[in-house]
Amino acid sequence: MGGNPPADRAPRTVDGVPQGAGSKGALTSRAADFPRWYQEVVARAELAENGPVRGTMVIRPWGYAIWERLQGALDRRIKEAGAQNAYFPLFIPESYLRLEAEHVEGFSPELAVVTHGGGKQLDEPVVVRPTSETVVNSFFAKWVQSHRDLPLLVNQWVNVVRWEMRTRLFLRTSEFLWQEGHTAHATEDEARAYALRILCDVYRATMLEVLAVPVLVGHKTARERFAGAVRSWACEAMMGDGKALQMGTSHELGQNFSRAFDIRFADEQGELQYAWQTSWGVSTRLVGALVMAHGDDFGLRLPPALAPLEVVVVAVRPDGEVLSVAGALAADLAAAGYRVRLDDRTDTGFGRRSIDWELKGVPVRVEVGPRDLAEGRVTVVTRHTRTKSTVPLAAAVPEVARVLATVADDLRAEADAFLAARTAEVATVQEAAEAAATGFARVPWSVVGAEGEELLGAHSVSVRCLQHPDGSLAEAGEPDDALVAVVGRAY
RNA sequence: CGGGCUGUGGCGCAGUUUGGUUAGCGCGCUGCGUUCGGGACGCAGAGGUCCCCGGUUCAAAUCCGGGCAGCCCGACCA
Repeated sequence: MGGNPPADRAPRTVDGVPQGAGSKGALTSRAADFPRWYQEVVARAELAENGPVRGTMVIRPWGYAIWERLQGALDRRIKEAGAQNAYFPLFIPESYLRLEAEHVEGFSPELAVVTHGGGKQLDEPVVVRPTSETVVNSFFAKWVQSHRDLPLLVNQWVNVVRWEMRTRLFLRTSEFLWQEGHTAHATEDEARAYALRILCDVYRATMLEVLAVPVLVGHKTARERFAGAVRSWACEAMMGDGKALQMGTSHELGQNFSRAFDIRFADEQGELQYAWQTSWGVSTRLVGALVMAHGDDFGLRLPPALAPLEVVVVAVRPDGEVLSVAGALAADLAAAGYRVRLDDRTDTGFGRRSIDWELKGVPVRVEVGPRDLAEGRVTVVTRHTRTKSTVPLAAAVPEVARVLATVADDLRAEADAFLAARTAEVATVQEAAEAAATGFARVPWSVVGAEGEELLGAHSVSVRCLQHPDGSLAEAGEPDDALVAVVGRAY
């Protein structure tokens, strides 16, 4: 797109990810023929395109298949935490948002408002949900009568719209797909515990175990808190360029919304009490995070759990024996339970096909060609390390299994090491601002404070979260004084 | 919304300063042939409202005015 530097003005980055064009490897000369290939293939062409409305994206089938697998992993954990899926309306009466003062103040600037319906002007405008606290709670008010109705734990997988001033492909689009959970509890402690359970057991666990992306957890400062929340907790990850990305948030809403929407229940003594609430969400941004945290110069690198295909068997030549052996091997892999595809498009060059699968991030490729077969062997290529090994045909399935078992751990270890190397422990706001130029800085909150936060803002640096020096979460009611602020440049 | 940059076949761009008639190039695409173990080559083709509207002019991709959209930097955010 316009404004991007031309190919001869390296180095370039796309969404902060270095582009590989011409930088290394056997493909150097060819890669130079594909300016902006990383963005082209991974972010824009393979996963997203611009739509007619500014700042939107199309998620292509390969990207969506990744999202579906991630969604499945999240949904399973959400249900394990006791929440059930439901669906609430897309259109919200504008008046609903006004019921919670901070909430409306926070979201008003970015609302998409519908003023006409059926060819007529509406008596009251409706907004396209930017988040659903207000609609959900309008129903909670009816559903919650007794302490026996609590806790009420619901989740929905929907799209939301936020007319952001500035959008960024995949990381901040004006429409996005997410999961939002809403709960009501009888006590503050229970609500808090639930918000933390989602934060740690659902979000952090999925990020570490499924995305293989390490995250820091903590709570937001007043400045960064969700509009309407008492306390916002977050998982923060570091992208390949050292910038921070908020991967997920879980909010303690206190009684703010229950008072606004009159969600009251009779407790065991028969006294009417306002419910204590939480809300929490993660979005398709996580797929963007996957690209930016693990992608390399050759495209995506996917943990097998999220890879739409774990292994591709590539028939190198249109040779009868090659095709039949490749087909049989693909069948064996499928029988062994792997998501596998046979690539027998021998009318397309071998190099082209190799690179296609590499860009897509398929963790393992098995190449079957006449030379291999002459020796009774096949070539197994590991995507994330770009290494090849040659094994006897009979050992192909176990070799694939062996390689697949290493991928997520390797990616995770690499990301862990990167995060550690780019995180500095500092003592002053000035040092924190400097360190944040390349990564995260951890600095005592007592030396930052609201003033220091302002100062950091002048360097485009913000406090991502507050945590104990050992990285653990603050206790209930614990003051922030003894906590450490994790600061960085955020997406 | 402020500052900077850009908009030309599917993609990436040149051409715009100093208007000039058939708007070029690379990649991709189609056909044929030769190739084929890391983005092949030859030949022959197809494909364009030069972002939109208006103006100046004998003549506008090019100059002027106004829109719209995108990218980068801020303020705001999953």
